Amino acid sequence: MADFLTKKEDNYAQWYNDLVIKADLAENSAVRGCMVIKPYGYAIWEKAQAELDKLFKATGHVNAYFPLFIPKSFFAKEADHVEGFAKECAVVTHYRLKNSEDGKGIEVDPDAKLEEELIVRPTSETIIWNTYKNWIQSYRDLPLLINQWANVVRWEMRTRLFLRTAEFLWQEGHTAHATREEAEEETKTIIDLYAYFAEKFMGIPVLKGFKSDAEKFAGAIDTYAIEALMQDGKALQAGTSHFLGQNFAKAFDVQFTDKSGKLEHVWSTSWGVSTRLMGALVMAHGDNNGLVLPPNLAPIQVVIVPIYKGNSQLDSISQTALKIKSELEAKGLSVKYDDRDTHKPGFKFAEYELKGVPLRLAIGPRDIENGTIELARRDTLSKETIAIDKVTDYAVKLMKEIQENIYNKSLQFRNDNSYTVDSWEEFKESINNRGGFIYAHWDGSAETEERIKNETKATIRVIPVGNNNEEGKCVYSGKPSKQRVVFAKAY
RNA sequence: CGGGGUAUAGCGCAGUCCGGUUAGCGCACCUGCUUUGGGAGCAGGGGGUCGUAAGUUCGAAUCUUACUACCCCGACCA
Repeated sequence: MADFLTKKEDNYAQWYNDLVIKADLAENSAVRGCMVIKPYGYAIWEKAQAELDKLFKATGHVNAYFPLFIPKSFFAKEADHVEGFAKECAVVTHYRLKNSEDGKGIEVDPDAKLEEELIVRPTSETIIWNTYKNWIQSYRDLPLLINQWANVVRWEMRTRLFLRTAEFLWQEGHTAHATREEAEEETKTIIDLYAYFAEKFMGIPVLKGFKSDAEKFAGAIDTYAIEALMQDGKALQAGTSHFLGQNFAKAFDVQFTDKSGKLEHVWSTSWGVSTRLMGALVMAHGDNNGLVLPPNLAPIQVVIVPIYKGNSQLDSISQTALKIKSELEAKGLSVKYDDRDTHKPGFKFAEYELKGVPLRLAIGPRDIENGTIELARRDTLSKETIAIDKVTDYAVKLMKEIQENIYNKSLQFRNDNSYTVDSWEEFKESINNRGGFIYAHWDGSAETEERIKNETKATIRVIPVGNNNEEGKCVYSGKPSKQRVVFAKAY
């Protein structure tokens, strides 16, 4: 057993921290609040990136890159936007260092002060809209569908690996459209795409919906989000898609001539997912033995471990193992054959469980003799021995099965931890004792939302979209409500 | 920013109260032999400006002062 990992039940937060570090995903760096993403963690991110990128391109988007630095004056142009981000911006004020007077080091050269200070981007709307202004003149230039993969900086007070760091990696899409309807459509297309990605690739079911005014993006008209439920009963926002109306177009004076010759401001959207998804992956599926990775995002889908005494045994086992490896690879699986002689099989078993490899194969002398091979599933921790000539097809089938099982398990968990609540007493008790998603009526006012937050720490995660027109009374104020919204404590 | 805490080998810690040979333990690391179907055993070995600076003292990891960094709890947030 992995008794060097804190148990999930004992201390969930500690379990998470341990796991991220011990599974080699990331570690804290010498820079406060900034993490180093290690090769194994980065490999998972790269797979996620590749899949998302395909989805973006399949929906007509292209990639580009905008600067890390944003002139301070750009930032001030959209009032809500500045207000939302002002408190967490890193600012570049100088462009040169010099040897200090006492000769003992270097210091900022006071003579090298920038004329205009630069903000390290916390998000890129302002620099992008300043640029789009020059790109858009006519309806013929629209829509403009651009994404960028980038790092951003938000100076957070308290940080946690992947979940909240001062610098993080993400993608941010920024689109411009001729009509409101088209921009709204784009916003929905993307949130659907995010939900599809979360469910199909990450194996995490998500709730889709609007954010309340208090929770939405600074500068947006509407924010859609996908919310996932972690195993400790807290919600995690996994992606957002914003309908920005004409806010940024007006702030940056981006106008186009429509077909009738009239000058109009463009309609826009922005949307993003970040390395925070890595945290979701850990917390949604991990167990006390370590990570559990969905096959669709696992850098190693199958690992083969030889069991042997002496070099001659290893040679004959390796022959078989390498043959299986290439057969599996021919079927499109990524396979690692771990023939390191410096570690014993037991060590390797534990290590690949810690790292969440979906399927482990073991071959020893007994198997060679019997024409068999041992399979161990990471998701169920079950083992079985099958005929060696059946292993390729079976492994391919298992990838699908494991992917589905992981998703279904998460879905089951979410269903078991979703509650419909109609009284304030029950609401408080539910939030405090069992966490999870709470479906309750809300009167729609910011005051009520704020009070609920102050009294319970629960926030409105999403206002579900569509077919939810059940009327009722606000769980807090008793005032009339048009539909239930989803409350939870959140990361 | 408020409140609390910590700083000794790559990591985790003991030693500090009550100053006194060569600063110690576990893990990790290196070498050798034996091992290999669930984190191997034995033997040997390497690694330290005790956070930084000043002070007290014959003598400081240990006492004093200042500084710095990090962690936890709050307020703020993807």
